[in-house]
Amino acid sequence: MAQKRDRELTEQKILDAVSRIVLKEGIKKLGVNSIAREAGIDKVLIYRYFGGFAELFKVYIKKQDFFANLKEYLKVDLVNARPEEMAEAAKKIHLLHLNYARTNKEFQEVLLWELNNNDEITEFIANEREQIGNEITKIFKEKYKNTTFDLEVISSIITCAINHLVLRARHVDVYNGLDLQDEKSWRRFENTIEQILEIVQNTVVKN
Amino acid sequence: MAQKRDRELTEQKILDAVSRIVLKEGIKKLGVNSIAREAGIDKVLIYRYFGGFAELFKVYIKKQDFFANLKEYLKVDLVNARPEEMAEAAKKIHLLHLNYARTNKEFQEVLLWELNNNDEITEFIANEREQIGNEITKIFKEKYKNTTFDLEVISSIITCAINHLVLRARHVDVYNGLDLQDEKSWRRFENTIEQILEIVQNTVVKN
DNA sequence: CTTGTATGTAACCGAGCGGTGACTTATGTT
DNA sequence: AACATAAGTCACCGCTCGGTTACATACAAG
Repeated sequence: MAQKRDRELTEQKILDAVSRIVLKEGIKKLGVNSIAREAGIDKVLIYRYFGGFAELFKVYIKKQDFFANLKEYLKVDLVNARPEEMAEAAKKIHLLHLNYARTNKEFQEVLLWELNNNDEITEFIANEREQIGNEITKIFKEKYKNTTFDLEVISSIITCAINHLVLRARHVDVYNGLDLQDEKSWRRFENTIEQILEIVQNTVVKN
Repeated sequence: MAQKRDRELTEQKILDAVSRIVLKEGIKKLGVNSIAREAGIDKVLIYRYFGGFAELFKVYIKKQDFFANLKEYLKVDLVNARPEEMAEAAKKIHLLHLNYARTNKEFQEVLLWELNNNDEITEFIANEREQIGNEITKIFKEKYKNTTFDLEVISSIITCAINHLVLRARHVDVYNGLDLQDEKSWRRFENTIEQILEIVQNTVVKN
């Protein structure tokens, strides 16, 4: 009657259960009891194998590489882009971000969880985010030397707006008159983001 | 030893306790036990006077009029503004919003709580917000008839960015290279918001 | 074959939660 | 003065939580 003994498998079952709960019910529903229940194992194993919930959660978070595709794109396209193409590159990055945020529920959950919590794990994620953000900003600043715009602020406004709107869209149908259930509204967002970035581009050309 | 009997006073003590907890520990710490403890009354009175926690919370939320100053400004200045002054009016509104969001912790708590929950109260707040937002947008659209910009989207981007950044600043010191503890960074945000709104203004003049 | 250890199982603990029932007593009405 | 009502007090319930202890046993090393 006793289960086959396989620590690796059990650890995997636990981690899978974490993912499943996050997707189905959100990070806030995570707990040592709920995870054990979902994984079909005894919670004492979470303590034995991970040290406790906090450590398990840290492992889960670190396994996710939320910025993997951004990093990939960064290395391939961005560094090679000519200054005239930077608006295109910036568009691509932000639209990538928007699409990623909208479609990846785990990302949304982490985003929301970061706003609610303040511990070493949120700090870890924030640092990771900063790192990739700084890399991108650095490239842009090099190629956009004499713009009249505040590049960090522009991209911060866009990314913040995307994040907030995506989180809002989870519970609210209409924001500021925009139907968030309608793809057309999101096209409008994309278009306006592009418009703003083109204006930035133009000021560079003029100078 | 028994307390003076004064239902009104007790109800006020309860509501005050709610405010105090929200300010000190956040909305998520609200509960029938914690409120009774903070108010120095027995929790059964919460059930008797308000019907339960949900109803009490609804009373608390409805008592807050988060958009009072915006509404006030709307009626006084905005409707009388000439088209050429609309950029100034828009700046004022968004800077008012930014300042309000940054300084009012109860507002931040509600904002965050809205992102986490989805019930009739969040719906109520969302509707209230929509109402004031639509009024503003309506005025702008009337006076900015032939802009090439998507006004709802522009203002949505700005308000979303403000909200998200304010919530982030609670736990994170630096965002996208910007030191959120430094007032200078916020000035840069304000300036960029103004810059964007001026561009919108200019396209109108040109047409 | 024996034995130590790691794996898995199950029962238990204290604390906090939301919620209820029973009791005392102050207060205004008659 | 007698009384009904409602304000306030207290003890209790069932539940879930995070965390621990005690125990049975599969398995590999000796």
